[in-house]
Amino acid sequence: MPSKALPPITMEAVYAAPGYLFRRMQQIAVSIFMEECKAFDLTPVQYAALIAIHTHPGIDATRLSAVIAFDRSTLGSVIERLQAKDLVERKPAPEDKRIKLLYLTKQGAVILRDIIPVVERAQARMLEPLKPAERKALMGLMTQLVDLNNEASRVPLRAEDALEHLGKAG
Amino acid sequence: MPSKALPPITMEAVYAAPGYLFRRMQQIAVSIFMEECKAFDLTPVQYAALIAIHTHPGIDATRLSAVIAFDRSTLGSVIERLQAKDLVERKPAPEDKRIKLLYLTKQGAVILRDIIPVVERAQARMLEPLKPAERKALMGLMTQLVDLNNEASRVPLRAEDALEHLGKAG
DNA sequence: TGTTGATTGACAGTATACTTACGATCTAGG
DNA sequence: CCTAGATCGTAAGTATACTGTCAATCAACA
Repeated sequence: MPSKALPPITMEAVYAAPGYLFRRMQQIAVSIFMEECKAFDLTPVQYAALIAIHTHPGIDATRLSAVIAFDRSTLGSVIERLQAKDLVERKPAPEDKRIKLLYLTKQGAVILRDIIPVVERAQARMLEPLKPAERKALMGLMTQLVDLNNEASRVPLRAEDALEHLGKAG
Repeated sequence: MPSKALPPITMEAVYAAPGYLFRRMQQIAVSIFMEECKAFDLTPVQYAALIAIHTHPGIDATRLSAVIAFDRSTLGSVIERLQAKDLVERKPAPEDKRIKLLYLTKQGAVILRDIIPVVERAQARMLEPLKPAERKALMGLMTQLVDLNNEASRVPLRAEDALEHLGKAG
């Protein structure tokens, strides 16, 4: 019997593929974030790190990488940049010489407070072209998909598990 | 009158934000792509470049960057790597000494043909956790959103406009 | 107790992704 | 024709994002 005909190779197929749409949307999201937050000189990842350190003072780099779903290797340089800007400080843990604990500086807390409404505006702008009901539907589907695909990309720990040792409930 | 109370700063707010979900989904998508295509040693961007060069033989780097929504600067190194793997060749354009035209090599065409079904499987895996109707809805919304946000990130030319000089209709 | 095994932060290496800038070249207006 | 501006590829610089590996340290078990 004849083999099935191969579909033609077109850019249209690429443009309709999930991978392309996710990559493109990530580009757009970063671009909007950077534009809105220009005055703060903070990247999306640096922002996420500040939030997590604020929420979990005294967290170490490995657990932070789990909380913000960010590679442990790269996180080192992110922290360095936040340290260079005096937004974050690292203190050696007395009970474990391997670990360095992370804290926001006063300046870091101030910047975080000031940038939050700006980030909210950026987040809103990303979805602005859609109607309210569509925004809600999209966020629901994305939340589901990211959650169900969680193990597909290398995140060493689930965020909740990562924080058990801190004795924090939320 | 009293100022509105600030919402509390939580990681939950970050996890529900569009920017976080888009970044996370992009990580997952790349991870699934790389896992499926391990044997071919091709990245998602390299794959998109091969498709575009196949679809538009003799395209130059600047137009290619518009077609695959990829930064012009970075594309240089992507092409270098494809050239090093003998998948792509560059020929100087006789009528314009600035331009180098891009073509697939025979080996590039073979790899492209072989990798396409593997990429399809990767694309399917990204959406697998969702029900068919949900997949369709998500892709519809993402297509809309990327399309309507197109100018938000710096893509120098719309893909269609970029190709006018080639005298190609599609 | 003493050594195996796991964990932590750091580093090297590769590949996006973006910003500017720059020389070579082309094109259009005068 | 000839110069002002645009475009081409390239490069330098910054910041993710991932793969590995490594020494120092810790924890747990024989």
